[in-house]
Amino acid sequence: MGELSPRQKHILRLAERQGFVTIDSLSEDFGVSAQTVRRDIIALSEAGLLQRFHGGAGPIGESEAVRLDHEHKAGVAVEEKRRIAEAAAALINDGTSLFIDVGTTMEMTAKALNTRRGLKVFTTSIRAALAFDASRHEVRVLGGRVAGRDGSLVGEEVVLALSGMQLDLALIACSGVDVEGRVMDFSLSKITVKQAAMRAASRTFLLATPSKFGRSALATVARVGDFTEVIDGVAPSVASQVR
Amino acid sequence: MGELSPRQKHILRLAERQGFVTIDSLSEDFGVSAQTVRRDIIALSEAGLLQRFHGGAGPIGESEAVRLDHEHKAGVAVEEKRRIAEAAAALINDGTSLFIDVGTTMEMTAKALNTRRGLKVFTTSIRAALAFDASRHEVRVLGGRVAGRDGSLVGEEVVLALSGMQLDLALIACSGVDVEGRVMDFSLSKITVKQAAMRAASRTFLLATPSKFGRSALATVARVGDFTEVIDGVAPSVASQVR
DNA sequence: GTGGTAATGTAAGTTTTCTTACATCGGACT
DNA sequence: AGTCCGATGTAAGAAAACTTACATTACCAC
Repeated sequence: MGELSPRQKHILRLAERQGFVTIDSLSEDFGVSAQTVRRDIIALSEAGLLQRFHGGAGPIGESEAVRLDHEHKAGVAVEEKRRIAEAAAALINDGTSLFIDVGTTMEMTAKALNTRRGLKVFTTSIRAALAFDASRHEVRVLGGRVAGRDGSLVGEEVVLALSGMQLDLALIACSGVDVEGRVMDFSLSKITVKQAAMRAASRTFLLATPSKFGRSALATVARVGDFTEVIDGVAPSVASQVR
Repeated sequence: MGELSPRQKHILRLAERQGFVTIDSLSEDFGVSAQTVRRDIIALSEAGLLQRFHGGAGPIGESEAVRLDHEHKAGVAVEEKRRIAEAAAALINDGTSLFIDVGTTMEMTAKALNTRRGLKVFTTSIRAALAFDASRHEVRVLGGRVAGRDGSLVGEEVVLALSGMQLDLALIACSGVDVEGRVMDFSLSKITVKQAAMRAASRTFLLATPSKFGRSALATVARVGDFTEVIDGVAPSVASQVR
């Protein structure tokens, strides 16, 4: 991602100086097709340097820049997580109501879901909430106590809110899946939330990188077999390969 | 054509301040249909005050954008906001229960408050929630719909939750304070939240940079005199200098 | 030369936004 | 009350922009 073509840099500069740029004018200025400009803008917006809109792009707001810092730090197993995110997104249709759990995998899934639209999203992850495009989906944060730097919300309020819900789907993350097929996590308060979300949803996906398998943690969330699908980004997503 | 409706003036101001505005966001902020916003933008662009593009509009000249750019780069606004944040933090004791509003000033205040400990924080700003050190304070996010890129939460749930609370303090931000002493904002849904927070708190601080004074916005949150303190980062913080 | 790869152009079909036209509502004037 | 008029909302068709997929070009490695 470190590579920016001269043209992309130029687009960035123009956007910052003029406040906004249109695809048409850029296409004319640079003497390339609109599609090429569009590709540049897509690359820049994915890098978080520019904000897209219909017909062009504008510079990113100042508060946005802060967010980027953090995201670049979250560089562990990015590729694997992205594959999982894409695989999960591929299984989710427009209009689905879903819960999304806490974690960087979930944040990537949130981004991947911005190609969908009209989702009804409920989450306990502040960061995932920010990753969603609020103009494409109806994103709701469940009120609760902020548990730590990962921006997770826990507490009675969360469980209570979830207990009264009926959702299509819950996307769940975990700390590890032990050899007995127990899905485990280190945080008791988060486990309570995960379990509540699973009860509220008619389908449940477990999203876990391959490295999570064979590792145990503090306490059990559920059994692998309790999930509708297990998505590890490697095998084609079929339910319960582990048992 | 000398007639500009208040809303049109505000659209113009927002466009100049942000570099560009989208129909969608304006429609949501002002609580009118997209078509109405479009008509405003058409009027403004025909008057030569705004430049239209698909999905929104931007200011006409680059001079304005350049000036703003310099301001940001030079960190003028940032410096002011930090002063305000420090001033506010100085007035808040350990253990206080407080509401904190949406905005970059509030995010800075959140950081400044990390020198305190044991605060009971309630917020509708996802970003402010992340800025707090959750191990020093008890930080709670009020559940609600994510309204936009600024990570603000709005909606009935928020107002409902606030209506049942009794807090020591509410920190409120705004878009402008007009010459009559009306504290104003551009987003109707956010205004509702601010008012609910003010009702729930026994003391209320208004945090606003000097540039906010003399500017009006869409609708009124409260009067300056309704606040316990007005903190602009310049004058020593004394309540209600403006009647 | 051959094969591979990255960047760009082109085109079909979809999605979003825009325009135009008409219905509704509320205030001002008679 | 009745009428007019401006502001706003809603809906259908038109226009603009987007996505996806594939063809083309240029360049580098072998």
